[in-house]
Amino acid sequence: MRTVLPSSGAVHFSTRGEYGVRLMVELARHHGAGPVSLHEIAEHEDLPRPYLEQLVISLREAGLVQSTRGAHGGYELTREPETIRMGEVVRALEGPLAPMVCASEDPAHAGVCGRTGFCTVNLLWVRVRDALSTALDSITLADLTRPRAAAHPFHAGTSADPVPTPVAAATPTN
Amino acid sequence: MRTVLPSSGAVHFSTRGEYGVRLMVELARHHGAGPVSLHEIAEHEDLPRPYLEQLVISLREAGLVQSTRGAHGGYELTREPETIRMGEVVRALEGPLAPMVCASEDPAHAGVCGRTGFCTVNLLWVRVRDALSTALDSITLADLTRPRAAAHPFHAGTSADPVPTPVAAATPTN
DNA sequence: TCAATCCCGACGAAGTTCGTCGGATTTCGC
DNA sequence: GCGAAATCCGACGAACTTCGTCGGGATTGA
Repeated sequence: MRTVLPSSGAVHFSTRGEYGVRLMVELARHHGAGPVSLHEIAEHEDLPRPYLEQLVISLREAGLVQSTRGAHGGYELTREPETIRMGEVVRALEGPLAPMVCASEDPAHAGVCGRTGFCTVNLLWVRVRDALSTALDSITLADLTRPRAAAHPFHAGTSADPVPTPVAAATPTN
Repeated sequence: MRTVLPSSGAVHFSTRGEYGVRLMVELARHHGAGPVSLHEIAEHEDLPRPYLEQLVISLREAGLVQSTRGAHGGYELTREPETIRMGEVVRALEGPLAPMVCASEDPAHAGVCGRTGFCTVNLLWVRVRDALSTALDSITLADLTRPRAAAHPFHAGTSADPVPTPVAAATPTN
């Protein structure tokens, strides 16, 4: 039913990021089998199609997907899923990574602060941004299409947590 | 003048995080010299004092600061700045780290998704969360009080920033 | 021609963020 | 004791962002 979930926490990506990533995963699953229509994806993922239309524009403009117009048209990836880093996808959908204005990846935004030069706090946000960037770029779209158990990715070195977390063991609460 | 800056990007922390961190840094600078009033901090950092009053409640409830009421009162840190990890500070201010609802640190929120169990995308957000968590917890409040590396003009925006100093390599800079 | 689909711009409602306001309470200095 | 300085607390509201909806146009295959 796609209930609107409360934000409940920090560092929260918008639904653009969420839906867009799911869209890309869906495209990756059908990669090589011709274009997939947004109608199919919207139905399969239970997402509003008109909204997906908006998101996909960003993905197209970033060169991540290409479209085929007309009947039996749709979208498909322009590259192999193994070569698409999730950092690209997220940046295309949500803009440059910027936990704080003074730490934007985009220099045009970074200069606005006025505190630059004596602001020691900046270090924190830059570190956060880099950690985020590294994490996102170390995962490819292909990593997300593999069925859960088979996934055997390298550890990004950042976390001490091997994440064998039993997500499947969680009892669904509905 | 504290102009409200446009969001311009993803993963954006709220001003609670920004102001709260700056508040903590200011307290760290005066650590050991008795309580500092919000009035002083608000003036020095050019932040609205009534708003700081709200933020500091979270910090007090988290046990990071303690208050002295009455005239010449104010706030001070409960621990040495070297022992306060920024992860604690940010969590106190903004709640559990959760780039996505399905990847909240707080298990109470994580169960709401309904897609858990077959959702492969979850892996991405969990990794992002862990990277974030690690980055925040690897910086202490003391790291942010040290004066900026001398003669290092630091034009932000060069995204290929090597992040020089490992925190553990304690060069006792004073 | 008809239907499916992408494409595009505008719009609006819900929710969150970012504070403001007014007052109550505690404590220090006189 | 009195007043000033400060913390404490709850309520409120305006601006902004997000999350879509809507209507229509353009393009293509059958």
